Order: sequence, then C-alpha cells, then structure tokens
Amino acid sequence: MGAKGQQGRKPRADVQRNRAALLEAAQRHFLRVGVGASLEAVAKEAGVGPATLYRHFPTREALLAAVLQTRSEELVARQEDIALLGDASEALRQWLRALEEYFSAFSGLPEPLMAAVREREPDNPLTLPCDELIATTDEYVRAAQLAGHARPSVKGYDLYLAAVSVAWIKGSGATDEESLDRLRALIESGYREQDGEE
Amino acid sequence: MGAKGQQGRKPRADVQRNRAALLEAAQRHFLRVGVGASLEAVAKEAGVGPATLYRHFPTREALLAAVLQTRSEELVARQEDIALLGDASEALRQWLRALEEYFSAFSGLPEPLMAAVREREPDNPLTLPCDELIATTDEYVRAAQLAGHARPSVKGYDLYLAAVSVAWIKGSGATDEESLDRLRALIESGYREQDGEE
DNA sequence: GACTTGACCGGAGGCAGCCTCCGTTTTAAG
DNA sequence: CTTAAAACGGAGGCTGCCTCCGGTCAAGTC
Repeated sequence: MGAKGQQGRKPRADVQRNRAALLEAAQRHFLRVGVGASLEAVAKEAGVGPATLYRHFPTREALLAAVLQTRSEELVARQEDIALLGDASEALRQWLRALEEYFSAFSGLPEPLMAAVREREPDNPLTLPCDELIATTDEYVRAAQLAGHARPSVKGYDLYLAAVSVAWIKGSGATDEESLDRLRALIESGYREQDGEE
Repeated sequence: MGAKGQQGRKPRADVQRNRAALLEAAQRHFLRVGVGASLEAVAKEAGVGPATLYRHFPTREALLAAVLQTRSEELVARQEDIALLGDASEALRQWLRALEEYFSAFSGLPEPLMAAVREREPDNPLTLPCDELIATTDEYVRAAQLAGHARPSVKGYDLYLAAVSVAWIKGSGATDEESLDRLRALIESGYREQDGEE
C-alpha cells in the first residue's frame, strides 16, 4: 500500500506539511460552516496562498474527498463491529445508522455526494467511495434478505438513498431528533419483511 | 379578496408591469437552471435594473414564494380532485404524489423549503405556505388513520419530510425513475397499516 | 558548504454574483 | 402644466472562485 518509492527524487517536506495543514483547516471550516466553506478562507487559515490549495486539490470535491478519507476509515472500523453481531437484520440497521452519521459529518455534504453518483465520469473523486458504500449496503441488504428479514424487492441503493435523505434532513436543521426517529422507523418498517420477528 | 382600494393614490402602471415581467423571467430561469439562478440575469431578462428586482422582492425567497404562488393554486385544484375519491388511503397516496411534484417544480427547491421550516421567524415568505402544506398533509394522514389504512404512530410532518426527500433525490438527477418508484413503495409500505387490504 | 535545477509557492488580478446608494425619470394627482 | 411622491437603474463596493507568472526553496551534486 505504501510502495511509492520509485521516484528518483524524495518528496519535498513542505509539500506534505502544506497538505496536512490544508486538510486540517478544511476539516475545521467544513465542520463550522459546512461543505460550502470559502476555500480562500481555508487556504488563509492553513497559512498558504489560494494557488497552493488548488494545486493540491484541484476542485472542492477533491478536498472534500481527502477530508472524508479519515472518516471513511471509521466506517470500516464500524463494519468490523457490526460483523460480530451475527444477526443480519440488526447488522443492516446499524450499518444504515452508521451511513447516516457518516453523511452527516458536515452540513451540506449530501449534495456533492449525490452529484458524485450522478456524474458517471470518474473525474469526480467522490464517485468511487460512494459506489463502494452502495455496494457494501447492497451486501447487508442481501444478507438480511437471505435471513428473511428484508423484502426481496428492496435494493441496497434504495436504502443508501434513504440514508442520504435522512442525513440531508438532519443537516438542514429543520427537524428535531424525535421526528428523525419516526422517519427512521418509517423507513425500517418499509424495508422489513413483515413476519414480525422480535 | 381584491379590496385594496383604500389608498388615495392609484398604483402605478409600471410597477405591475415590472413585477409581472420579473415573475415571468424568474420562472423561466428557475426552470432552466434551478432556484440558484443569477438574480442579475433575471433582472436583465425582465428588462429592469437589479435594484428594481430587489425592491419588489427583497430576498431570493420572496421571489421564489411569488413564483410558487401559481403552482400552489394547482395544488389546491388537485385537492378537489382528490376529495372526490372517497378512499382515504388512495387520497393520502395521491396527495403525497402531488406534494412531491410540487417540490420538484425547480431544481434545488427543497433546500429553501426546508430552511423556511427551520427558521421560525415569519420574515421568510416560504414559511407560511410550508406550514399550510404540513397541516394539510396531517389531515390526510388522520383521515387514513381513522380508516385504518395508516399506522397511528405516523405524523403528517413525517410524510411531508418524506415527500420533500424524494423530490430532493429526484432533483439531484442521480436516480432513474425506477429507483424512485421503489423508494416511494418503501415509504408507502412504511406508513401503511399492514392488514393488507387490496 | 556552495551550486544547480526543477518543483513549489503565493500574491495579483480577472470574472461573476450579491446587494445598495443616490441622482434621474416616470407617473398620478391637482 | 405643475408638482411631488414613487419608482427606476447604473455605478460600485464586497466576497468568493480560479489562474497566471515571477520569485523561492529544498533535494541532490560536487
């Protein structure tokens, strides 16, 4: 994974330092004001010029994808916890909840995520991670279907969309946690096989 | 309803003309590029200066609310059709579908609608119409619950949120109609009482 | 330790959109 | 026709996006 040692020249020290500073500043700004944060402000807080930011991350999506990388690893860790459950139904439920939290990391995150799925061109650095999440969701759905806990008509993509939607509503700030819980319950009773196991 | 004749001065002719031109231009732009359209471009197309647009509609939301007024009347008309059904379950279903279409009028419309519900201050001209739609949805839900076609735990606001969400996903353009149909089915089987009438 | 070289940096600046002041024009009324 | 209030619209300040391009700095060389 780390085998990049094929260049004659060693990577410059300031490059990595700047990149790290940019990522940190970007994360702070995204947390405070959402994914629409001013990139110039991010650069200034990182102590670099605008051009340096754009050289490291050509688009807002590229910066966002790099910042999300950290959180993405948390998701993988969650998957290992979930794998210990054994119960496919509970696993699906917890995975959907983890997805929703991931999508809620920054205000306004759902928009670029949906845009990344729309544009099938791979120039969007968010497309690949999104496709992986969709595939993973589908695996959980299939497992739950095999165990008879999910309707056969449901696809992983559907529940992925549902999770993004809930995150979008949560991020819009118009709704209290109680309403969100009712919405989650509605979705759950929508995909569950209704043989009523408990 | 039209009794505004209490001013000594007749309203100026150019005011109404400009207002109409602005609304028409705004609708065209909203349809073409979404609610984020450049207001300067709208003003230019309407043949007025930027200041005139802002005098008539102090905020983007005010302009949006005025443009939506027309569509809102269509929704009222739909309600009359729906009232003829008699079947509370089918009425709720059709109302939700009408809501979703209304929310899909322009790309990006769901965002300001959610923001209008968030800010409880009445300075947002979208807040009032939204609250009315939520109340109407709740009436349909209650009727369906009385007929035993909807779970008692479901609130009108929940299904309002669900309709906005579907419209948001549709507007993001990342999804084909087939996926949207599965999503709608998921929501429906989520709020329906499961005694399986058909 | 000084030199070379190429990768890297960052400020300046063009562009677009938002919004507002204020001098000018239009309009209804007398 | 005169008048005065109401409305108009261009100019301009502001912010953010993104890109040149001349200067700078670090890695490798002697």
